[in-house]
Amino acid sequence: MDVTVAHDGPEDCAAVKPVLARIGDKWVVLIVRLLGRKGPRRFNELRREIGTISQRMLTLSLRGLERDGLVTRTVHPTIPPRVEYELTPLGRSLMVPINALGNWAFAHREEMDAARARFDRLHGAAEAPAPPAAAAGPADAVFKG
Amino acid sequence: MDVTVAHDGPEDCAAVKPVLARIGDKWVVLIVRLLGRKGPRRFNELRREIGTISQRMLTLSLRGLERDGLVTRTVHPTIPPRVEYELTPLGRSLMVPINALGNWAFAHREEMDAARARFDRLHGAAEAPAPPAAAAGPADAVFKG
DNA sequence: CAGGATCCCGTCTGATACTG
DNA sequence: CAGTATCAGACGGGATCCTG
Repeated sequence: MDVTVAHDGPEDCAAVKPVLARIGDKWVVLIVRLLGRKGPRRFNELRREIGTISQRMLTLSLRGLERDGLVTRTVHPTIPPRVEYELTPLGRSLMVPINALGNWAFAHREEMDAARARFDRLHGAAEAPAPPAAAAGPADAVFKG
Repeated sequence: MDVTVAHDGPEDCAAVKPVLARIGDKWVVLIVRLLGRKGPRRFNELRREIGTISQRMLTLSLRGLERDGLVTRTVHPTIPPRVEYELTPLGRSLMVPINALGNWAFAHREEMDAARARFDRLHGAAEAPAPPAAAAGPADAVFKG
């Protein structure tokens, strides 16, 4: 298969870094997907839908996304305050590669599972036994939402 | 634009997690790209090409990739020992979405830069002024290699 | 309701030293 | 050369308290 794309090389190094940093943040991916699915959300709506994210992390994640121009933060000066987050066009376009990654993961999950199982069987199976609920639980909640 | 892909939803939650964890690791992406470009590499070859990665992180990253079935580790029982790492077909296929992400980053780097600059100008510009050389330098080295 | 400020602990990561 | 083992510091991220 052809893995060589237009600019496989050096030129986009600096550009790739921040993006990787963003999507490397698990919360960010969940948030982007949530916002991409059903439109704008309020702070505590997101919080509830994700399930286990701390308000701190949600705030930080949203700030980062806002900073990068991926989401907009709209404050409605009402009482009580109402703040809505929404994907920008740029944010929506990011969903394409994110989903591509998701598709890849889905398509090859059995291969990876098998590979990991085999590796763990051969070597010490002591490592990475069961990811803490904090990692698995919340993600499930989000994607099921 | 259409961001809705085949299985946008709940079904691939568990599958996506490990992949995100992998590519979230900055070293992993660099390694995969390096291996994808010019074929098999020896341990210290990779080390030199990446430039600033600690041997510890390189070992851990390679172990993780091996565990996930993305690279093979071949030991040649010679003196001195010779160990070669190479992408598996699965690993090569991962380059497709990784490159897609890279393409996206490259295509939108100016937008993101502008967004960040504007955000930082409006709010406190104190955060994320200049990433330490440790973050920018090594990556550059790799992609230029 | 939205989120800023703190405290605190576990993990990640780099530096160093040692082994086959 | 290709690692493993150990130590120490940086950082991420959760829990909690408090404000507009």
